[in-house]
Amino acid sequence: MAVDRKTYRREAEDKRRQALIAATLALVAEGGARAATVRAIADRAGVTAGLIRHYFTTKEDLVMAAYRQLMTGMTEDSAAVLTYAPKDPNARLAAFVAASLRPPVVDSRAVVLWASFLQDIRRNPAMLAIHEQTYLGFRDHLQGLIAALPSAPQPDDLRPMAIACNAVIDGLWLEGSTLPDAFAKGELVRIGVRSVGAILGVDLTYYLILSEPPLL
Amino acid sequence: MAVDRKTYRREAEDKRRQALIAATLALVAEGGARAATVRAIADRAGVTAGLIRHYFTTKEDLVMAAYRQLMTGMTEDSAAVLTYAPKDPNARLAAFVAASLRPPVVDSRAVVLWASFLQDIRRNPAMLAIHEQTYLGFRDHLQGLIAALPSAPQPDDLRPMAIACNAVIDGLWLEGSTLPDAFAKGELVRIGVRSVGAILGVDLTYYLILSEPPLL
DNA sequence: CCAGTTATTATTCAATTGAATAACAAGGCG
DNA sequence: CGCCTTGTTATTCAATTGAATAATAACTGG
Repeated sequence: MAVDRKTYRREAEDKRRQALIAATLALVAEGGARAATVRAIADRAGVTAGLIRHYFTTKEDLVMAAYRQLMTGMTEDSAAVLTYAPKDPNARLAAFVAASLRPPVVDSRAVVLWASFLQDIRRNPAMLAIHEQTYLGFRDHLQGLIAALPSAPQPDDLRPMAIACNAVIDGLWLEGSTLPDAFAKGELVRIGVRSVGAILGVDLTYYLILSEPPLL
Repeated sequence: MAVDRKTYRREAEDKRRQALIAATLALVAEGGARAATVRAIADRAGVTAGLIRHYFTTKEDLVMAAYRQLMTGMTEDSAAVLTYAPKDPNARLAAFVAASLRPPVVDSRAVVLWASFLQDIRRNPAMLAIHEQTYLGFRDHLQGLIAALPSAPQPDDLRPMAIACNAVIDGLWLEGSTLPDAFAKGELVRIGVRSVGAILGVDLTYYLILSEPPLL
């Protein structure tokens, strides 16, 4: 008996891979790691489960690709803020900090994704490498902005201060994302800019106004 | 045919519940959430899988109990530091910050546990409540220490500064736990105490020496 | 020491999961 | 138009999972 098959189109490899990765991230964000089963992923991507193995050797392979894309995307987003930022180093730093503490960087989706993948870091050396690279990349970026300040710290203080400022951002990002209702609108940004300024010995609150996105 | 059964002892309810909770935490810490199956938990606890349902209505029930114990334990640990801390408010604050950035608070086990449970927060209101209560409890504690300083901030600044100091601690805790090799011994403590001091406008580094654990 | 309660084990079940294999059809190329 | 490659679907498999039920042995109270 001839079964009627689902009609389909042959798509380019990139498109299919991307659809599968996007589906994986969406499912993990919505329901945690255990929601991302091969069937659910395929369903969300509009294909059948068997196709996953056609593009990725194993499911773990797909998950790693998704993690890599998530992390590189986040770092690229934070860097993009500086494209339209003013030239004044103080304003650039303030803009960078503020952008890291606003949506879309601060949102519960990102935290759940980040936390879900964190579990695999200890087991999977490749994923640990991605994690390390992303963290250090972000911190180096921040350190570069700090070094460009007119009141830049001593060379020996550069690293610890970058670590400290990074920690403030990470901590506020974490708390704002997991407890969205615990903070007033703009509160995280104000606290973050002020604290980074305090650590560096500069008052950045004035520059915050300059760094606001143009269309607001 | 009579099967030989495993010989066993009837234990007190508390002991069995505790063993099951401990096994759950150990497994999650080692292999993430998906390592904690009912069979693995029972095995680790030295019982058979069916017993879980005798003490917990469902597996989710057990996981929630484990989460509650983890979080209350962490807050109790941080509070315990102050038992032997000096009376000087500056030294007490320095001791509290330092204790939060040293093992056993900073370790990869705790982060993985924390991240694993984070996924359930959005789905399970009871777990969100535990999370919220723990975070606010820790922050209120910190805020109390800040308010006791001779150079305490203005009342309006108390909340934002507590949030900021908490964020520094959280961020450093996160980074130190996920990247143990990225920081030198004692580096996180130094950075944390110095940054909290900078945010509050007090130099706490001197008091750090006073607050060191007696037997070191 | 005996009987009854119940903590604990052993077994079973239905559902789900990741993976493997077989069948098919869409599109390219002659 | 017709073959041929291969992207895609459909089906199947073995393993695992959380839960439910039945069987049993360890204590307790008399």
